[in-house]
Amino acid sequence: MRPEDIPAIRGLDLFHDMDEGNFEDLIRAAYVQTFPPQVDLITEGDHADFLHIVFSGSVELYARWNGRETSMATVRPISTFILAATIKDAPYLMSARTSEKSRIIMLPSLDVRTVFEKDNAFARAVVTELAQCYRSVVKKTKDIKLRSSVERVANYLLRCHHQTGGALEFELQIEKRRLASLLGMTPENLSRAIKALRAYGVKVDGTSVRISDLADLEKFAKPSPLIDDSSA
Amino acid sequence: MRPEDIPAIRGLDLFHDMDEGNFEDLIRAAYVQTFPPQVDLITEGDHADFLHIVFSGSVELYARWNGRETSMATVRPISTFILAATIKDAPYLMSARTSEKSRIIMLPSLDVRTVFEKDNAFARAVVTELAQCYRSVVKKTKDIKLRSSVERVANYLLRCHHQTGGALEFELQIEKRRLASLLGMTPENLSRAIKALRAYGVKVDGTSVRISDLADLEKFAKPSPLIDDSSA
DNA sequence: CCGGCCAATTGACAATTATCAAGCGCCTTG
DNA sequence: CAAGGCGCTTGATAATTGTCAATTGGCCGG
Repeated sequence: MRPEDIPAIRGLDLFHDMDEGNFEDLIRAAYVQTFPPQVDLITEGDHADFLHIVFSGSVELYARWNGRETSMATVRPISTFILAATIKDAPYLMSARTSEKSRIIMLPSLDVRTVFEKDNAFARAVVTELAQCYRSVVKKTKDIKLRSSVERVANYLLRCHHQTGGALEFELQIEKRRLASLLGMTPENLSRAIKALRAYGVKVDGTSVRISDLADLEKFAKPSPLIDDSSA
Repeated sequence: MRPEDIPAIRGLDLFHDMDEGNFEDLIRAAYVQTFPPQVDLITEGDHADFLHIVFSGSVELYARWNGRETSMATVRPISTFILAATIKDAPYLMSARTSEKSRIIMLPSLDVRTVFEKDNAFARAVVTELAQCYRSVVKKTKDIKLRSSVERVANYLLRCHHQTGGALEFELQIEKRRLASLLGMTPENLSRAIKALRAYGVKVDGTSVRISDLADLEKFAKPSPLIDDSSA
């Protein structure tokens, strides 16, 4: 652990209000490691031995069944993942692997649960974080069940547009094959969906996206805060 | 509120360990009402004014977008719903309506949050409940993204089989049209999926289901605890 | 600088799923 | 008991999505 890392962790909502002594206990027990890309950090079904924090790089959460695989989420710095399994002392429901070279901090689940038991501010912060995660997954489920693949892509692009502060040109921060999986479709289907969005003024070249007619795209995509707003 | 209701509520994991005084505060603020079937209790987007508890009957959680509607979950007694929105003081992401005649207890969100702030045992119980909800939605997402419609139906029936304590004959506890929506398919498609499962020894007549060759069905359905186990 | 690799794209085709329309059967109600 | 309504089923067809194969094009290592 580098000395400059500690305030950054402390700054996370999850740890911000907890007792200083408890925080130090957690930090003392932590492991820090830098992983190359495409390294498996955890495997679904395994026991949740660590709460992970992505410090740099990015991590993909994915799941498998019967030889198939689907991407569930991408975790970017600085945030934690698989908090629920850690707290519940349950097996991971998702696997995780680095998408790029990443620095990961690992807090032993045992220590996290110990602090959770005695630190009330931390316990409440866990609630907020879990509620956020829960609502986020509910929104994803609505996205998948209520929208066609082209509609999902259109709304994904609009979300990128907002996350970049309203830019009409931006870069995709994710490989297309992974985006396809995240949105519940095949890479081929994503390609065709992107092509279909040309009719609404969307131009995609490689990773760069340009929205030439925002109103037209929104008219088609019909974004809803109850699905697409990441904060609400 | 009937006097005999109170111990039943107290028995819920969510309220079991909380301070008696705080519990009484919550109960005093509560409303109880019996609703006929098909009554809308809450509408997505509305502000979360109440935490609801289903006491008898059943409640369907559903979501709409762009004129389409999908069933998200069925809540059966005795359990709460939309805890995350209440705690976060955020808009509901789902609507809720009674499926049958139901007794509903409503705790004002304001009171719930007040008790949440001062009762540490309650705060921790909320964590457990939210972690459970979160993991449950993750499993549903995996079910939808990784399985075909026939596979989803097969695994649904196996889950019913387990929930009834291993019975090979049981009744569907849900209308087929609603089951179809829950599983992310049309009623027509569900009909055909059920027919396709005859090949694996499943006989469905109306609401009654008989599994004649469990091994064969499992071989096809390939149930996984990381998707189908409601407790894990 | 070249060669090879791999992601992305494209086309042709297949499978899955949805839609539309009609009919059946059960349940309720007058 | 008859009539009507509604949910379920079935068939025909259409739309969507996935699969397979081939090609393109950018990037990296030799």
